[in-house]
Amino acid sequence: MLAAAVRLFNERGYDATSMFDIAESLGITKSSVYHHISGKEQLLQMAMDRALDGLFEAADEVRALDVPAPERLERLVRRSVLVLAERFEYVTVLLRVRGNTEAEQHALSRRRDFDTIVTDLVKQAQAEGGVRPDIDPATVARLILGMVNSLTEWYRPRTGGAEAIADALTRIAFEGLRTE
Amino acid sequence: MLAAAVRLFNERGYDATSMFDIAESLGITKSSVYHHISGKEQLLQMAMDRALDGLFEAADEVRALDVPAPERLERLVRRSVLVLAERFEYVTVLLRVRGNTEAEQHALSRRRDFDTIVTDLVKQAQAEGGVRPDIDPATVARLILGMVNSLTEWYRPRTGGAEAIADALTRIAFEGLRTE
DNA sequence: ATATTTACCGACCGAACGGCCGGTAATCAA
DNA sequence: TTGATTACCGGCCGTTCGGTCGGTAAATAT
Repeated sequence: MLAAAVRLFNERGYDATSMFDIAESLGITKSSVYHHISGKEQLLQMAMDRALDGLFEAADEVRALDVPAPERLERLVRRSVLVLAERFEYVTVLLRVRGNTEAEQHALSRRRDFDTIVTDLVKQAQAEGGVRPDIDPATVARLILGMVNSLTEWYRPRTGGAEAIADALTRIAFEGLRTE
Repeated sequence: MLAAAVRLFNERGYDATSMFDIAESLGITKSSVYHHISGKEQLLQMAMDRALDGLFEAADEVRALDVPAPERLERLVRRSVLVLAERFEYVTVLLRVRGNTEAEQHALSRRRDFDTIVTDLVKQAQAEGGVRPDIDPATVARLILGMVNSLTEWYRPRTGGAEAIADALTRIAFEGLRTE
């Protein structure tokens, strides 16, 4: 049911999706939906949590690695792409939330925490050397995460396709487009 | 009035913004708003057009340049950042529409046209040399534009700040983060 | 066989929304 | 000064929405 709701949220937007739509897509009535959940916002909350939990798990795994900071950064970027691909619809919901309710604001706050983790990693990588130090680390983190998050706009999950995208993205981010 | 509406659209989302909200922010009543415009959707239409017109103007200007394709690509990326900064709130509205109405679908279609322009430019740049040919041009275009468009999520317009962001972005995109 | 829990439904409610209409006051052209 | 145009308003309408409630039928436990 969460999956059905999230699919509709992404098709038409959260506000534009009615509880009737969700019920209809499950072949039951609106009243029956309320037998299983407490309200529309709970569905949103569960979806956002599923996405955020994946991202923080990735951050925890990478933090534990005993490799130089630039490589930890690259690993985290790559893992973020894979999480986004695995939990595609949940991450898409998360990235569209604007903070209209308390639950949404809490999700935004957790997103900012993740941004901070990446920013700190960029900072370390610049200090250790291996990542260009001439751009503000917060800007680097936002631009790279922006590129990752933009996948929700056009990437469509297929088995195995995520690694190819992760390769392309990390190549652009770390090596750049320019040859010679 | 368009400016006031667009500001609210971005604060709370298009659906979550009522005509009463727009009227209130202007110090007039809802009825008075309808004296000036035909409906809510017209406001959205005008905002999206303002953003798209800016992007296509940039594309036209760059197309007329007599420089190698890789440099035209870099110029277009940079100009896109500047358009996004100039028409920030309008572009933000544009990038959030999901195609729920006919007008939104038309805007999405124009966005795809712009994507195609960038993709073709990447293709030329790869053929001429100077841009790495080992990544699918459509993927390159989407990732770079994704990085540009992600600015709507955190960049806040200040006079002069756009060039610094454009520099950082094009440096990452063309030279990459890695040193040595 | 009976009691209890689970899944479901139809009917309804109050609120909010986009939009419309008839009318009034200010502005402006002649 | 008069006539027309423009800007504005209060009040209303039909619809849709999230959510509730009382009740039924099936599943499950004892």
